[in-house]
Amino acid sequence: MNDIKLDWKLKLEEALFALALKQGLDISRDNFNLIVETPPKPEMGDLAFPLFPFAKMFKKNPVEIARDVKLYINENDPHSESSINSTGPYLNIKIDLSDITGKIINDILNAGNKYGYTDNYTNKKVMVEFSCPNTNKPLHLGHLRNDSIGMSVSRIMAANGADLRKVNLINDRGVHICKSMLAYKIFGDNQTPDSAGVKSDHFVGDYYVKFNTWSKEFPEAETEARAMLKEWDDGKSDITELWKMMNDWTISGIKETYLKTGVSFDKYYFESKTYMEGRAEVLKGFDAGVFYKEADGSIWADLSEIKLDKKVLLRSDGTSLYLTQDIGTAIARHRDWGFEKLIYVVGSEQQYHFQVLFYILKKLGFEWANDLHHLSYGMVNLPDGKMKSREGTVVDADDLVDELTSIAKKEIIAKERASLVGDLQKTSESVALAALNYFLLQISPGKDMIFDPAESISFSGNTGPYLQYMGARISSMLRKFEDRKDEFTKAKFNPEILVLDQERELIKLLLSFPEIVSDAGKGMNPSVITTYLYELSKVFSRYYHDTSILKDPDKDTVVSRIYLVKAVLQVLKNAFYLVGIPFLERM
RNA sequence: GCGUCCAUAGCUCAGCUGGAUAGAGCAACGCCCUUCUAAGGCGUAGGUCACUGGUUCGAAUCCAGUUGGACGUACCA
Repeated sequence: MNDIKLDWKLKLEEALFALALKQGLDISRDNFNLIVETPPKPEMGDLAFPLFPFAKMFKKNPVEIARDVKLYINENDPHSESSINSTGPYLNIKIDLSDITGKIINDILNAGNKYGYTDNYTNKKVMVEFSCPNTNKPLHLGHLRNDSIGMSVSRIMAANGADLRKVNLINDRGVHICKSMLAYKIFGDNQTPDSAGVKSDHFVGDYYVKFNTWSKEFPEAETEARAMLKEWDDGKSDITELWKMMNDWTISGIKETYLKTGVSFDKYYFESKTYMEGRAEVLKGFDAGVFYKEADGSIWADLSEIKLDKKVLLRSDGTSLYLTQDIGTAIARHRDWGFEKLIYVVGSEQQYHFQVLFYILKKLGFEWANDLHHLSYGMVNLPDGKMKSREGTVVDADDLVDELTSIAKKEIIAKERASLVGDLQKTSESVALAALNYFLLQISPGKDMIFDPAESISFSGNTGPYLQYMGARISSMLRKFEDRKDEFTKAKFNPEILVLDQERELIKLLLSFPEIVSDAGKGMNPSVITTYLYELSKVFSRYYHDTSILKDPDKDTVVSRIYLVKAVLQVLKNAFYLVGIPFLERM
């Protein structure tokens, strides 16, 4: 598609240039740069070139210029004559698809699940950090958005050729961890997740909630938690044991959720192991004069250069902070695996943190600090207000996925398809995931969003299940075709048959998929893919509705359309993968 | 106070580096199942793109200001 655009752009620019010379204008070829657009309606053409910018140069109405260019092309390039149209101040081009339809469909079917891939990041190491849960409670809705974006961006970058590594940094250290430990020590009564019959991360999370209610009555709870952190730091063995046990419970529970939601990592980092990393680097920076020391011995960074205040990096007692740790982890990671790009998928509330982090790394002389990127995503709110994890108003990730699954199941049963889908439970889970991921990824990452549970589980309209349903209908059609294969042994794929408007629309969409993947990669924005998916499905739905494919009396027509349908399905599948929509043969 | 982001239909959101009449879905109201899965298709209605000014042939889009909101802001993560 890009080549075609470029060809036309050059052809028209040359024509304009030639007209300028003819008019006696002394202007270099460099000034002729056309903008390519898509006309508002398909019947107007496939490409549009606005001519307004040339009005001044030619001292002519752009409408006239458009007419002149068309005349010029008619005279000098009769082959192109039929595809060009001057519509007011625009030159509209109708692309001749007859030559490329066969090629594009074959390309798609040959490339299979690699169709659409680009080499924008080939041989580039890209690391994506996401999820990063605390080990004092289970995952909630905010994590689901984080995970959705992290997985999707990773796949999109990989589809753009990147050598990709997904990493997760587990926050398993700090006073918040002590809170659930302390509550367990007091109220736990030696229970275990097994004995209580509770999923292990929820088991730990319940004690975190318990701590917070308890600390409202007994303010000294906070002090006790802090004292526990000190003991833990000092290596007191019973606390280390308790931590190991509870930490394992949480992590194994969280990993179950990852499995269920299709989230995976190439490497886990643990803060309990990496938190010392930053200290030495900060001290080195102090020796090099990058940082300064206050009278109480704390070490600071001066941020006035980027119009911020100042930031403490080592406390007066010499212990490190979140920022210090992140400095260390970044350096360690670059040493381990020299990435060309590191994407941190972290909430927008940490925008300041990353601004400071990147600045400090630059000041420390690491040139690769320019390759760090904070992919910030907005808060997820409920229709009736805010989520607060301490007050238990969060939407729990497991609960949400389970709820979506059970609604999907009910829906399948209500449609009397339970016996037709194969494994009902698995199908329901896939539908739930499609609903969830599509809902979360549809919205541009940077924006805050309102998550309406009722709306997300509604399966009509612009939703994940709608897209899945397209895939399932196509699959069903292809099975029916396979059953009748013998009737078509002599029929041939003839791209010239595919001339309906909707077929043209589909082919253009298929053609543009690589550009979509590229745009999504450049912008690190999965919503580019979701928008495309809906567009493709919508056009296909209409086609499916209006045109009989298997029932056409002409065998060549059936086969040719089946080729097109197969190509659509392939692109659908490839795009599904990029945004975490499970493909279903039947639903 | 300062910093970052945001404001588009009743609701939830698209709108690419400025370009033709601002688009979807939901909700509302109609039409279409002896026809490849109706989880579908088609249609009607719904907008001063927060406000004001500027740049431009042209602004939802860029700039400035105003209003409203979210988040952050010197020893939590």
